[in-house]
Amino acid sequence: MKAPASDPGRDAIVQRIRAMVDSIPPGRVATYGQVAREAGLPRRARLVGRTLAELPADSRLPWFRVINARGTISPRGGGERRQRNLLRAEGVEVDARGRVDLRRFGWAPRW
DNA sequence: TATATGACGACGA
DNA sequence: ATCGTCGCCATAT
Repeated sequence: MKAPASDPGRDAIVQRIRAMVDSIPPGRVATYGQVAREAGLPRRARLVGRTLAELPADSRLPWFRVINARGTISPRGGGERRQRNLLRAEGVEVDARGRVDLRRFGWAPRW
C-alpha cells in the first residue's frame, strides 16, 4: 500500500480543491495560492492550476473565478477571453489587460 | 534516477 | 508598476 492513513491521497486532494473553488461566491475571485491554502495545501498553487486544467469543458465548477496572485488572468492558449467574459457577466470588473482589482473583488474566506 | 515543464508566487532591479 | 529570475511541487519523458 502506497498511501499511509495520514496521507489524504490524490483523489481526496482534488476533491478538496474542487470544493474550495465551488465555494467562491459569484462576483468574487480567489487566487490559486489562496485556494490551495484554504484547502489546507500550502505552497500547492500550481497543483490547483493543474487540477483546474483537468476539468472537462462542461464542468459546472466556477474555475473562471480563480486567477493568479497578480490579479490577472493566467495566459493559456485562447481561453483567456472567455474567462474575462464570464467574470464580467457576474459583475467582476476586468480591464482590457485582463486585470482584476483584488481589493474589491477578492474573496475573503470569512464571507 | 535525472531533466523539463507548467491555469503559480515572492522578490529584486 | 512592470519584467525577469528563482523557488516550489507534481507529472511526464
